[in-house]
Amino acid sequence: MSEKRTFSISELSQEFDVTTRSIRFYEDQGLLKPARRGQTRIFSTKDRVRLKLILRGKRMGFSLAETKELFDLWDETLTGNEKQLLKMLEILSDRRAQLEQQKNDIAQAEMEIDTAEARCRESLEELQKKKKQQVATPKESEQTAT
Amino acid sequence: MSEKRTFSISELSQEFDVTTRSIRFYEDQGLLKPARRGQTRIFSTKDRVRLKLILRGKRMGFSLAETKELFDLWDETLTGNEKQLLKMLEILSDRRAQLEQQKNDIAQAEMEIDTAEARCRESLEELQKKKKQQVATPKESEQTAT
DNA sequence: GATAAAGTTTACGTAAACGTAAAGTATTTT
DNA sequence: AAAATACTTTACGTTTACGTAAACTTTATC
Repeated sequence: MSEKRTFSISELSQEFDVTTRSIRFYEDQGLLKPARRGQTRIFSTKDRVRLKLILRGKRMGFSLAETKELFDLWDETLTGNEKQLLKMLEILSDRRAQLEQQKNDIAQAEMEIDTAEARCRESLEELQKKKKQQVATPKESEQTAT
Repeated sequence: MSEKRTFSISELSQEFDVTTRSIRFYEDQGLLKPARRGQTRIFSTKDRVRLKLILRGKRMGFSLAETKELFDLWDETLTGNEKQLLKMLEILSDRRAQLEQQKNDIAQAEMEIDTAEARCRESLEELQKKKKQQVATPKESEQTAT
C-alpha cells in the first residue's frame, strides 16, 4: 500500500526547495491535482511523486507542457484501450531515444571538461614556475619595498 | 591547424536546423561573434563550434546566459591570470557535479521507462487474450451484423 | 537592367514560467 | 478577542528565447 500521508503546500515547498507560487502554477497548468479541505490544498503522496518528476524533468530540460503530456498519457493509458497502449509504447521509445541523445551530450561535455581542466592545470603550473624564478631573482620594485 | 573555412548564416541554419533569427539572436546576446564582409555575417569554424555548444547546452537544459558565462570565462581564462584559472577550475568542478546529477536523473528516468513499458506490454497481452476469447464466443451484435 | 534571392536592421509580438504585490479568509497562538 | 501565521485568489509585471513583419541593401540570374 502506498502511504496515506498528506502534505501542505509549504511542506512540499520546503522539501523540494521550490516556491509555493510555482506549486500553485503547476496545479494551474494541470500537472498537480491536490484535494481541498475548504479551499486549502491537500497534497497526496501521488502529488508529491509528480512534483518530484516535474522538477527532474526541468533539470533535464523538459518543459512543463512536455511533462504534462506524459502525465496525461499515462493516466489515459491506465484506462487501457489498445490504441492508447500502442501510442504509449511509441512515446516511451521516443523518450528512450532522447535519453540516449542526452547521454551522448553528457559524455561529450565531460570530455570537454576534462581537456579544459587539463589546460587550466598546465597554465597554473607555468605560472608557478615563473613565481619560483621571481623568488630566485626578485624584481627591483620588491627589493626597494623593503 | 583548425580549418579556415567560413560559413554563411543560411549554411549554419540548415546544418543545425535552427532559424537564422536564432543565430542572429545568439550574436546579439554575445554568444557568437561572426566577422563581417560589408554587413554580411561571416562565420568561422570557431563560431560553428560555439553554435554546436549552444545547441547542446539547450538540449541539456542550460540557458543562453549560462552558456555565455562559460564562453566568456573560457576566453578570460586564456589570458591566464592565476585567480581566473582557479575560478575556472571551480566552475568546471561545478559542471561536473551537475553532469553527475543529470546522469542520475537519466538513470532514474530509464528505470521508470522500463517499468512503464513492462506494464504496457502486460496490459496489451491481457487485451490480446480477451480478443481471442471473443473470437471463440462472438458477441450477438457481431453475429446479427452479418 | 529588371527581378529574384539572400542578406540586413528595426521593432513589435508572444509563450513559458514564474515573481510580486494586494486583499481577503481561516486557524492558531497569546 | 487581538494578533500573528498560513493559506487563498486575482491580477499585473518580468525574463527568456525567439517569431513575425516591414522596409532596405547587396549579390546572383535571367
